[in-house]
Amino acid sequence: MKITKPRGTRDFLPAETTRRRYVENIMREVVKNWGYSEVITPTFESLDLFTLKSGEGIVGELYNFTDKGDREMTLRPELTAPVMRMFVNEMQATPKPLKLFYFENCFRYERPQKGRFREFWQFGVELMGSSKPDSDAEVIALASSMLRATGIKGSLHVGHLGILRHILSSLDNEQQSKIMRFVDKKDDTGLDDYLEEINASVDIRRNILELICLTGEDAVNKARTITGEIPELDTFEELLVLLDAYGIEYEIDFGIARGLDYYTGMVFEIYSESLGAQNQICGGGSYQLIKLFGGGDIPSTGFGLGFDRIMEICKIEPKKQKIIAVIAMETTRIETIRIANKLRDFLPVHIDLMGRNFKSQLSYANTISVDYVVIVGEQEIETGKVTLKDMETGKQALMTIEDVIQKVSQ
RNA sequence: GCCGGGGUAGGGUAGCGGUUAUCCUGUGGCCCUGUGGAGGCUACGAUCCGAGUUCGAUUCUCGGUCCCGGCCCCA
Repeated sequence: MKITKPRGTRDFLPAETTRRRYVENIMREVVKNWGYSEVITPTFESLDLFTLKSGEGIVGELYNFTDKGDREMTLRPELTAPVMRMFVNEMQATPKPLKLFYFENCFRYERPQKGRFREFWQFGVELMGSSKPDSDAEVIALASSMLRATGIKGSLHVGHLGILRHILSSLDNEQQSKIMRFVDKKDDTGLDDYLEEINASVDIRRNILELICLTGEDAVNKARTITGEIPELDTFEELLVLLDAYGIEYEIDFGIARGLDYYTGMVFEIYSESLGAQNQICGGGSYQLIKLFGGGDIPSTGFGLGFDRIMEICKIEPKKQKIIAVIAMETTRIETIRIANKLRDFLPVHIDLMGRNFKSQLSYANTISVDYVVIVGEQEIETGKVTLKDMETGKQALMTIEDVIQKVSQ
């Protein structure tokens, strides 16, 4: 019986794994240079952690299970909640700002499609302890810098929920949430119908519709004419100044709502073309979750990057490392192992494990495209040297191991 | 949960009621136990699963499953 992999999961073959690790390392380099520290949380958590954050409704999208002690658990569908839980459990007394990052696999029980899998990888950052626009700006700049490092051009949309919330402040919470949903989906007719349904005032209707289509340099000033002087706009303006200082291109977009209630102010999303329906590669914002998990009143800001989508659009290829094969004769196998071991301090080395004859070993070396072969034959052993053959030029020469090391590691 | 398109050796494919299931490639071995890439020979290897129609199904029908794309959702 042939066992297939579970739906929505993938096997990564050596070439693809190498590419993924290469890109991952580029991104790690960037966050490390911004002073963020990596954390790892459990692959599964209590189901409650996620229902608390996102409501009972998400259970349908989770890989949840009851363990042998009758505990309701789930594979993590995302990493913000686990990191917040970890912070509340054991990091509340650490100095602020606290700058963390993670890169892990997550699991969602959803219908697979382009750029969407049941097991997927998220690279994310959480900055805790500051509510200043400086933190928001840093987080956006970091996301954008990570993408740039992988050669991806995304379009960055930045907004602020406070402004829309201000307009909606006379409505009740449920109405606000619903409106935010329509806005987030860019469902203008749905929004219109709903505003009609709840009998919203003409002012509110006009203001919402005007606000969500504001773009361009003048957007903040135009927003001011709608809302009047509100502190959220000042904060947002400060943020934009900082983004300019970072040299980042952005588009103001008050239409980003990001559904959930715990987002407090700045929100941003980065999109990429050529990804089909799932074109968002990064989303983030400032939020207030720690209190929900029983911690203090700690403002946070962060983002999550969809690593799999990044891998789909990023074209960079890892630099090929030089590799070498040591070729043995029937009588020199022992000596070959000694020589291979010496070379392994410097580069990847293959030796024959198939009991192949000389010619087949060479042919195999060619097939796996090694850069050099080292021939260890009886003649070589007598002279205390080996033959180094450059597989590209076909040239070869007798030399000592030390010379080989010098030659191949340059 | 819903809609559309698919599924033939490891990869790429042909056949579309009866074939020894085609070809390319790959992998192992040999030709060739001290020199690779070419060539020759040889071995390995497939009709997604299950029902139905039929004398006979890879081919037709239905169901399932998985893949691809889209809707919903997207923390």
